[in-house]
Amino acid sequence: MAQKPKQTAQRHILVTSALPYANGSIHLGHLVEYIQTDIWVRFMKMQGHQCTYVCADDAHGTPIMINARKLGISPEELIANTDKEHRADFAEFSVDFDNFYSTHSNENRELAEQIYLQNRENGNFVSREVEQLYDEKEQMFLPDRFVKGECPKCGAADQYGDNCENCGATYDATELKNPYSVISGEKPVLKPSEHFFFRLSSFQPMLESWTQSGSLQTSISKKVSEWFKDGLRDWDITRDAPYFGFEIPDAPGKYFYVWFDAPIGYMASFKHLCDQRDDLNFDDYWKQDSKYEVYHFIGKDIVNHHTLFWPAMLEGAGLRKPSAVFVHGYLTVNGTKMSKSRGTFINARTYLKHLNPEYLRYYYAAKLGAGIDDLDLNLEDFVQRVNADLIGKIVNIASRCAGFISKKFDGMLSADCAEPGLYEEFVQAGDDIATLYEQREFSQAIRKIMALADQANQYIDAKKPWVMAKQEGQANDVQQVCSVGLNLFRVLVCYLKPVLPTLAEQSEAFLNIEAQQWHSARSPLLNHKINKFKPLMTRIEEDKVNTMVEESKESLAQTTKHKGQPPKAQQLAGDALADQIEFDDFAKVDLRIARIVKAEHVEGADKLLQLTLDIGSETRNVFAGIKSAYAPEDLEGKLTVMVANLKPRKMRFGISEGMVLAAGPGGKELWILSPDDGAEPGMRVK
RNA sequence: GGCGAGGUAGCUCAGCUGGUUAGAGCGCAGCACUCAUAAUGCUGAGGUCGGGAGUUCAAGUCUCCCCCUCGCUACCA
Repeated sequence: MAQKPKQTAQRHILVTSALPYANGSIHLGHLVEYIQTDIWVRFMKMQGHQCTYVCADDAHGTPIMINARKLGISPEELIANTDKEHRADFAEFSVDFDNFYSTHSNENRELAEQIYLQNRENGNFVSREVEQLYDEKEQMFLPDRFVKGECPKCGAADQYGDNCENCGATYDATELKNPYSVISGEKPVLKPSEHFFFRLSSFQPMLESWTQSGSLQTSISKKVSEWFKDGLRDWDITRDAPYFGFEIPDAPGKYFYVWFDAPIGYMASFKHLCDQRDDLNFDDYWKQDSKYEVYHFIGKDIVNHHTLFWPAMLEGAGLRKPSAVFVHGYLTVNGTKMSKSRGTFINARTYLKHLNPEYLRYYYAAKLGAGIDDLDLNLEDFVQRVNADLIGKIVNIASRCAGFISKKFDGMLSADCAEPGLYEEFVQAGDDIATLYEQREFSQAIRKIMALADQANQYIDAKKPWVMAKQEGQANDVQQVCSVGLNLFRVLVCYLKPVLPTLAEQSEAFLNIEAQQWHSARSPLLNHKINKFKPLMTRIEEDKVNTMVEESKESLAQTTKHKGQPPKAQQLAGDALADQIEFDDFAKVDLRIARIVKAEHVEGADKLLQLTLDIGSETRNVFAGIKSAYAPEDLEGKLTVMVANLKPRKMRFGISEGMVLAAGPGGKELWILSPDDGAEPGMRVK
């Protein structure tokens, strides 16, 4: 539980959020992390600590190079455009970086080289020749995601070079059958190349102790310890030209892999800031024995980079390791992952067109804890919660008191506090709330603040200033009560300031006070003149949420790849129409009418039925994943449509010689196709 | 199927190392109030804490089994 906050020495803290990839837009999923980090940083700053928040666009890598080429611009132009867009989005959400930079910067180049050379000197790299697929037309080596072919295990077509989406096998790109380049379509050739490998394995003992030393949340350190069991593998940090990144020293044509220089981008962004400020010294934060604190906020998808590679790289270069890595979960919307077709894949920009960013900051805060649980943005709950808490409770306190003070007392608060006890209670609660903020238990902090807001409303209700106002001789009491109300409001806004900086700022203007620090409200404002009250925040209109969702459905916005969120989880989402094809492409698919002559359960299989299909000339054995929707006896005798020329595939229970066509989301909702009466087994569907 | 996380009032969630009649907010119903952005206050309805078994004087809280949901991964050809 909350203890007394540790005081009072000023701490020196460097904080980062994961670097957004400079190849797409910021969306609501990204914002969980930036808002979480920003709240924490703002809180620390309010406590008077030297807390510095840096971030940067992650600007390197093949996808950016290729995308720029597609757009007919240079990678530099592409990342400059993205930089502008990202900065605007963050600014409007009040994500207040002390510095937002780019990994494509001189500082980052220098630091990357320095860390590389230091590690090399310490013998932490081995050179190995690797054979990789090479696109002769494009004259480039192909990263795994840029070569496709047939899976070496199951033969599925069009699989990427790292793993098969069909059978889940992982393999080397060179094992693909009939590979082709995604860029040129050409068949790649094998070509040897010298690569440098970071000897991660030699850091295992250090990492085992560091990851169990309290730097990680317990569930994360458990997860990480699983990786140690298999032993750590060395890490290839080399990419061959052409590549958008930094060339490796003494190795012409070799580039640092984007993930090598990305985390160094944290340091580079900080370095850039230090060079402009007298009060920040780079080495104080990064030297091996630094007593200053360094924290990384990340999503659970990039835990290995931040808890294995990164601390090892730092250690190997004679630098300090992070004080802690704070991992958060993913965002779901209305209970499931963000979906384009449902309109819940919402870009930051789309949100901003319709809604006040502070609503989202508040809602996230109200649901964020220190754990790695996913956070659900329930849109109905979002509207109710924000309206009830922020407008109905908090802002209402000011709204219902301000009128009396400005109309009857010329804006002057009373000369003494009528409820010192109540006020003191509010002040005291600040310690617990502070502890919760520091522990990143924002949801608990918010709950406590709202309980105080309830007390304030109850107090006003009990005193009924509107009744007293109508009675002779009670003017003084009205002023007293409303002054207490406004003073309580001031305390509440102070506690909410890390979450709602804009509301806080407007409230400070209304109350006619300086920007509040955490302890600013320790004593009440007395004999103080306030300004005229203007609505500080308005209710969420449900229509606007609906409009935003509709707009997100229509938007064919580029999917966003980000290093702080699950690329697949966030991208898949909608079931967009596939690319247009030629008739010839269609003609390749030989669809036939088939009669299901036999359907039976497969022993040991949970989802499969084994079907025997008659297509006139022959019968086929097909495994179909429709057990959840059909009983075998319902199928026997039925006519359906099958893909007859699909390459047979070996499955766990036998060879499947084709597939039946079905539609539906799955489970019980799965429907196989059937032809109208008259069709005969073997007829071609065209 | 495997791994991970969960299943507590209509909704979103608290419930620490097991201990009196299981909590909050929202929503809902009724009443009150009318200062306030239809805001606020009071009262109330509503839960066999996923199901079952066990350990214990005592279990939402521990153990085991089962069911369901979500994520990843698979037998989704």
